Amino acid sequence: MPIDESSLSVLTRSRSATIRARLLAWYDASRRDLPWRRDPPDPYHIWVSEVMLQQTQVATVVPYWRRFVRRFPDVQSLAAAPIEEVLRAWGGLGYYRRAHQLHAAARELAARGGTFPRDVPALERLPGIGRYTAGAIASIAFGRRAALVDGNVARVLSRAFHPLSGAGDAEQRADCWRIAERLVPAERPGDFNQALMELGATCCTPAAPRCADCPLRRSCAARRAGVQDRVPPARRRLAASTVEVVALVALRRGEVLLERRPAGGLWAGLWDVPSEVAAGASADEVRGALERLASRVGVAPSACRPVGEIRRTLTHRRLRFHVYVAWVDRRVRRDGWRWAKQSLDGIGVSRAAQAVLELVRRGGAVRATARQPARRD
DNA sequence: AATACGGGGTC
DNA sequence: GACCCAGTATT
Repeated sequence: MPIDESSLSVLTRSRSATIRARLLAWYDASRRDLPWRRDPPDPYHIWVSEVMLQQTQVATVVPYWRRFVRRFPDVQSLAAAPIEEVLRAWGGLGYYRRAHQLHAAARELAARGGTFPRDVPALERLPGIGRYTAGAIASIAFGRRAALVDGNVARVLSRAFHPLSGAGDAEQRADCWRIAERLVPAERPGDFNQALMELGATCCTPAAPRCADCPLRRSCAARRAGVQDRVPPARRRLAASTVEVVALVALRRGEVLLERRPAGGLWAGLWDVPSEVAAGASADEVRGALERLASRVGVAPSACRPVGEIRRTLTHRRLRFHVYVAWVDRRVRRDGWRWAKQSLDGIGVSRAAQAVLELVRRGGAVRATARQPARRD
């Protein structure tokens, strides 16, 4: 693809040099102390961190990353572990496909001796590694001159080089990649990329950017034009429709029935409280879902007592869980089922399942326990 | 080009 | 609530 001069004409050699120098100086003075930032960097540590950081904020990732690398200290230990263990470590973090892909990639790497690919094209061939993550690993772990653009970098560059030449969202993102490829220096490319991202995360924020603290304030076109608060434009989001879900917490002597979620789709491969999606929000439709669910679990619908509702909002849909609890007589064993302590003891489940179980612990279970003898005639 | 995919931070 | 986050893969 030819260089788009209209978007790059403002990127002179001297301006590039100034931006690099100011950014790196700022980074040296104020970079955060993150656990995967070691000297020299451990490629496995960087890889795990970058996958966890996909669409997930640093503060959320840090405790998960610590537990994960303690449990799986290297590619070999990750490859040797069953996916079940990996999902347990990932449980609650979200976007579980990342865990499946990380595991699959670890097995590919272990099968060819455990050495990491060092260049962007080879990295991109691994599952779960796209253009961004490949650039991050190549530059941060291996010191390659590779560019990257994430949400932070796109915001910083959109402002600094305002207006970009592209018309739509995708075109502007492409502009950012072109600028980033030009800007990234041969010396310290990893630090430069991290500086760009960290500037976006801590200074050049979506709302109310702290321009007074910004190392690029003198050369920021959006600030000069006074539009830094409106650039880039907010992405508009689909209004998520609500899905009604009936969940049944089946109890037996302090144990709870869990079901494994199917591969692919929401919460793929995680353990979950058995549930059924209702055809709609009407009482009849919710009732129908409860009947299907009770039949699947092997209890009478009349034995299922409502204990309350849980709402969860995901990116693309809202879920309302109608939570029921039932006591069962027999500890039925079945493929894809397991009986677990209500504390779960480290079984990987989603936050939604945690919330459902928490509701039962706090509300339903106490009452239901008191009633239990009466229900066992 | 649009959509699925979680969960939490922040205003 | 809206909007975003060190995105990727699929359709």
